[in-house]
Amino acid sequence: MELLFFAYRDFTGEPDQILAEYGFGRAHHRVIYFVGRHPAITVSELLAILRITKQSLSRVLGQLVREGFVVQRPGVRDRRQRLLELTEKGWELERRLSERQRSRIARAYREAGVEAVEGFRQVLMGMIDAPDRKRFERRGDEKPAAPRGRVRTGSD
Amino acid sequence: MELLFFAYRDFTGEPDQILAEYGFGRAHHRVIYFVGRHPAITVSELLAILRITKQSLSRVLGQLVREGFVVQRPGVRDRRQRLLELTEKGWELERRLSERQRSRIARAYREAGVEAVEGFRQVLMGMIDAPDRKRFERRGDEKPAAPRGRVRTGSD
DNA sequence: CTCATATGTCAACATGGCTGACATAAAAAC
DNA sequence: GTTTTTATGTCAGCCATGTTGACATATGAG
Repeated sequence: MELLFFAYRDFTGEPDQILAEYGFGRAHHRVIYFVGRHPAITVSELLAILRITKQSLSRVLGQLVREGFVVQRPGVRDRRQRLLELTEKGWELERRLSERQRSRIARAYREAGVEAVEGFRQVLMGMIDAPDRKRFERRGDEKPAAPRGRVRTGSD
Repeated sequence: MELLFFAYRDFTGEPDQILAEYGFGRAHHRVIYFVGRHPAITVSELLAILRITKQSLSRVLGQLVREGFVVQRPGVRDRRQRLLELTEKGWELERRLSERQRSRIARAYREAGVEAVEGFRQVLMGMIDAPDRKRFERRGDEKPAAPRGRVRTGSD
């Protein structure tokens, strides 16, 4: 538990300086990150991932949209949805932020070896509550952000 | 990175209900946890671990002391220091809080196997900035909270 | 047509970070 | 023995990001 605390502290501590340049905080980072990972994600899906209220999200998301890091477009099947995507400006920031974190993880992987990495992933997976584990199924590789509630058929 | 986010989210999300009973938040949890792990820890050491300012710490630590979860006693070698320890009441809360987190980790370890656990630890270690890694050296097992700055000789 | 859903917004409040200024006691340095 | 540094505490105010509750709008579904 202590290891996990320190690893997460150092992992998340890094991007803060960059974010500060933009007047952003960690909440913005999370949004940028997950929109980058799941282009065309809906607001509800993002809320379910972050486990925060829509009011909290809308504060940071609103800023990101107004300042041109994220765009919203209506869903095609359901025009109530606002599908979120990074703009080129958004992608630039995403890359700047992730760069250091990726290299930190790359370093850890290099030091620990391939086997250790597999163990690392397995244990992390075991710590996640069952409903969210399916996001990480690596066979098939269907889009990992979507499935919630009723499962859709292929024709949907 | 995504795995890590979800694992940490679910790991830290759990104790919040318990904390709410006491009118505490996650900051109190961290203090309780680290004082429990490192009895007689000094305020400076705790600050270095948590990476927050003394003003932020004093808010939560003050509450914990006033409400009888933590006691402070002057250091013997250096009477300016306030060494922190959990009271029996503090230990009770610590146990309640850690119980669920421990069983979550135990479950993950069980599912993943011994080898995976070793890999997990190695990768986490690799993610931690070098200065703090020495806390986790498992040979020798000297007290892991103390060493900072000039190293003291045995006679000190 | 009616109801449920996806989203947005306003207002108020709590937690837990931060900076800056200042205070005290004890250790360390000269 | 005086001076300086260190460990800690405290007051005041600000900011980021979480919360709840109430209400509005557009669209999908029955």
